Amino acid sequence: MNEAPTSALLSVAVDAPLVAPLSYSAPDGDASAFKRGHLVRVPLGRRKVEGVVLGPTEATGAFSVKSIDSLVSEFPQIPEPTLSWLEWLSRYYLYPLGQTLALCYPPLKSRGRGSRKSSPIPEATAEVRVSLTEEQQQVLASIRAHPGFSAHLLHGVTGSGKTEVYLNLIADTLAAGKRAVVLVPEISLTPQLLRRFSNRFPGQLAVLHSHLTDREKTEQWWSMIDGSRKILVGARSALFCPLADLGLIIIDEEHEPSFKQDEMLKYHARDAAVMLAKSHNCPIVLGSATPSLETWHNVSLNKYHLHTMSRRVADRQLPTIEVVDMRSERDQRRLAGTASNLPFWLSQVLYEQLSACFARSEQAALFLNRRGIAQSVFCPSCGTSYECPNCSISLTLHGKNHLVCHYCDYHERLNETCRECGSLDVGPLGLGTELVEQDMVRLFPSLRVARADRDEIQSRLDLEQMITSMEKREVDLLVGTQMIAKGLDFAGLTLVGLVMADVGFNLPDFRAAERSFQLLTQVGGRAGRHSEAPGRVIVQTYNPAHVSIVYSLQNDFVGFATEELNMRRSLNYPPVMRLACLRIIGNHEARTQQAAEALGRRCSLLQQQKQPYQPLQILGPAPAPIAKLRGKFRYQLLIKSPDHARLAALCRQALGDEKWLPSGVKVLVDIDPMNLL
DNA sequence: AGCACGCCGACT
DNA sequence: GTCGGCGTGCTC
Repeated sequence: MNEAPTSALLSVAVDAPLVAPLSYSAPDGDASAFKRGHLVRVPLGRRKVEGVVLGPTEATGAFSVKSIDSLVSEFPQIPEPTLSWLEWLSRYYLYPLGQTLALCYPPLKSRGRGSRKSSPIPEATAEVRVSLTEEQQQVLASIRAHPGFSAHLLHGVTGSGKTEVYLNLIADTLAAGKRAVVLVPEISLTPQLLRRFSNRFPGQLAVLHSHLTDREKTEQWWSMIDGSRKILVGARSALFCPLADLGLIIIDEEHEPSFKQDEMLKYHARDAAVMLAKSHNCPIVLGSATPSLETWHNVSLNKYHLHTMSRRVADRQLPTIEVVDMRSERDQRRLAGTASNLPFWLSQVLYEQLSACFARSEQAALFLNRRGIAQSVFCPSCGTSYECPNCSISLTLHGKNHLVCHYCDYHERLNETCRECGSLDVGPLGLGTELVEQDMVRLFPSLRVARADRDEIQSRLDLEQMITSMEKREVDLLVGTQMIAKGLDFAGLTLVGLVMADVGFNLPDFRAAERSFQLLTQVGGRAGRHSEAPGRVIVQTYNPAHVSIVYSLQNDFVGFATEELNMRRSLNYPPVMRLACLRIIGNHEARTQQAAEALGRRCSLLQQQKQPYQPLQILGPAPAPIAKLRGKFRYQLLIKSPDHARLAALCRQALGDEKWLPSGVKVLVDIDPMNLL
């Protein structure tokens, strides 16, 4: 190979899972043609891959250096603020830099010719502009008072008009010649939301989300890069679009757990966005009616500015909320002796309210965070519960006799007799949306019922059809999971029932109460958004004294957050402490366990050797709550730390070069994990 | 991540 | 006998 002079070597982060960048020489020794942030093609092994130039580097000597193949000149240089942010992301989340950088390019190489196909952005229609409320004006003024980087929490009750504040801030940004990124949870990227933006800023919108084709994503990406569009609305991945003149970031529904990516680069889009804003020296606004405790904690540390909007626009009333204690409901039915004609999950109160609601020709929604007929199938004779052979999860009953695993694609047929003991007693245990629908049709034979869960609604089109038929009043009752809790806004919907608010209280997750509080508040916010009479929410629970129920009843976010933060503090949980989850995964149980124990010892050893690691806590290793998933065994090690720096350092050193890892076992790092199952 | 190399089961 | 299954290892 032609020996290039040392000064001509370039550091390149290649798109491969390598911990360190590689060194390449420039063709013809002319390194000046390659700048930091350029995309290049380089030889790697016996293939060619893409990589990003990081800058000049010294010769290592250990390897024979290869020459860069070519500059990929179709793509612009990554702007410095974005590039240094990507380097930060890679370090923070312990994910290879080359693979992190690869995320900021569109899926297709060729730019393609603008297709005549329908645009992913709805046509603008006439805009009804309303004047700002006093609260909205105050919030705008106090956000505008901060030049450069600043982070803001916009805490506004559902219906207080947060979107109007966003639209005004975006207008400021465009007027200053800069561009804006708006992140929303994937599920709420509906045509209704996009139309709202497109009406205010016709022809200036680009969108990015997972339901677009690769061609559409590529076109939308370029329309932001070449400057023809000014506002990017998208799901979390839109953050990676390498914009040069970013002037504003908005994270709507910042508390949504879906902003955390659970695979590959396990980043939290909200946290990453705050760093991106810092890097571009621009403001960021986080909006929510039920802020995450992470964000609330940052407010109390004065890292984020707090802006509160406590009044609904047009002074619409918040719904009335009523809690039904299902324990006393059950006891009363026992005392009455006669079998109730109501299904076990339906209280007398909710039944009567539903009847009245239908009699008034209004719409109702029943919410249950579990799909299928029953959560599991159980044999009371021998105690067997049916579990997935690939996952340590019980099989869910769908339809009459379909047993389905919700975590892998396993399914089997349910027989009349128990597969263990042959008894005929085997039967469903628990409740799902499918059973709620069946029971409701039985109770109200002429009722038009729609179900909204992952079984019924697979595509964006399904969701849109469901929304349309609700709007056109072709449906009287909507039965659904999470899916109907977010952002839906139906004029005829006056009654919302939470069938079993308890689902989720008892998960082995320190965030269970926070999630329940958010869910109760969000679902409650669906009722009576348009009627002059307040909507009605009925919460059925076996736990009426649970903190999340008590505080959400009083609409007291601050009270809930204060109590919950104290609990987190006393138990050393986030956001007061930082957390990392090291998940050890392998095909052989014993080998995986041994590797997990080896990793645990490496962590403990580091802690003994290095004074700064003393305040860290190492928990485990232990089998993960879902000990087996898709046929792979899972162990996990949790590490708590007062700060991120030491947490990441310990993880990095404990993993080392991973040469100590037995073959067939992998370690996945999750910094600030949201999902500990 | 690819793409090789390498070492065992069932095919014309 | 080889074709090909995927476990293992390496990439400037």
